[in-house]
Amino acid sequence: MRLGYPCINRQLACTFSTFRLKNFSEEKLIETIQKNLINLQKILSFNIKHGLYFFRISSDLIPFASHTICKYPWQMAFARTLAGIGQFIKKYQIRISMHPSQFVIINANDPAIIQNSIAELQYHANLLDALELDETAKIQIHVGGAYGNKMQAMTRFIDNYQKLSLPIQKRLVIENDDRLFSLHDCLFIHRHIGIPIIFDNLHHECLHNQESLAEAFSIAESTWHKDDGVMMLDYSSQAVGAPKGKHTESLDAEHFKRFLQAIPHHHCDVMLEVKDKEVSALRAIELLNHA
DNA sequence: GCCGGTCAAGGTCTT
DNA sequence: AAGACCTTGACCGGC
Repeated sequence: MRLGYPCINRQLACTFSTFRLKNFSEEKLIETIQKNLINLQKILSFNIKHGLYFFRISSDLIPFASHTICKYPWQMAFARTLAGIGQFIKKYQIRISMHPSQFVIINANDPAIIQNSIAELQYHANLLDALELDETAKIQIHVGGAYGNKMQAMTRFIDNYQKLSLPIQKRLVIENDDRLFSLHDCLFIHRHIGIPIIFDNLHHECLHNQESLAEAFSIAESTWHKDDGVMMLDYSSQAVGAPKGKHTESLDAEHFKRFLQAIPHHHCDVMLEVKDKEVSALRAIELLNHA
């Protein structure tokens, strides 16, 4: 089991800079990409040193990459640096994921939203390609909106998925969400197009069809093929007294131990979705080693 | 310096 | 109707 945390490292004060659209200039973009790539390498080095072998790369790595304002050929301009970081990732067998924002909605009714979503997915695929990573590096999204008719919304997802370019298709995975599309719904989609399901335990607690954690794990696992790598999971626990679905600030050790015991085996990669990032990830490694 | 309104982009639920 | 929530709070104008 590889453990990881999303996007930013607090100890290193490594975040990914962006800027306002109105301040866009090629110079500012280049400067920001340079800075962000240095920070990405710093975080990955930190992670190796601390035994964290799963990482979610921020979508902000290349700001405005999918916006029409961006004409800069970043993929070519930073080809060597990106390939170099990719070499590091492969050398240490780090698992990589990305999670585009809520604006990426494949099953939207509005063609403009779909078009923007595809452009954003293409950016994510281009980035992972520029890192020269194989298709075990995944891009995770939710099914999207329900628009008052879930079955139609799922059918639209299936139809629109089949129109996506191959580089996007081979990296795309869907995550069960906490309000609309359960694991069961994701499985329905999987059966039509073969897309793997990334399982989120907290979302499953919020919305499910009576499957136990162990059952849900096995169902999700069955959707991952050999070329996809071992299944990925998003792990978090409910913040007490907060709105349903809100993550805790830091790792709930007892909950995580129960999670490790409840799943059938540990041949999987677990993304810890907690606010304090690497701090909790390091505690999780301790718990895993003593499990 | 630092505070706080605002930021490319949606959809849903809660208050 | 407005705010919170989800990806990851950070940017930057105004004081």
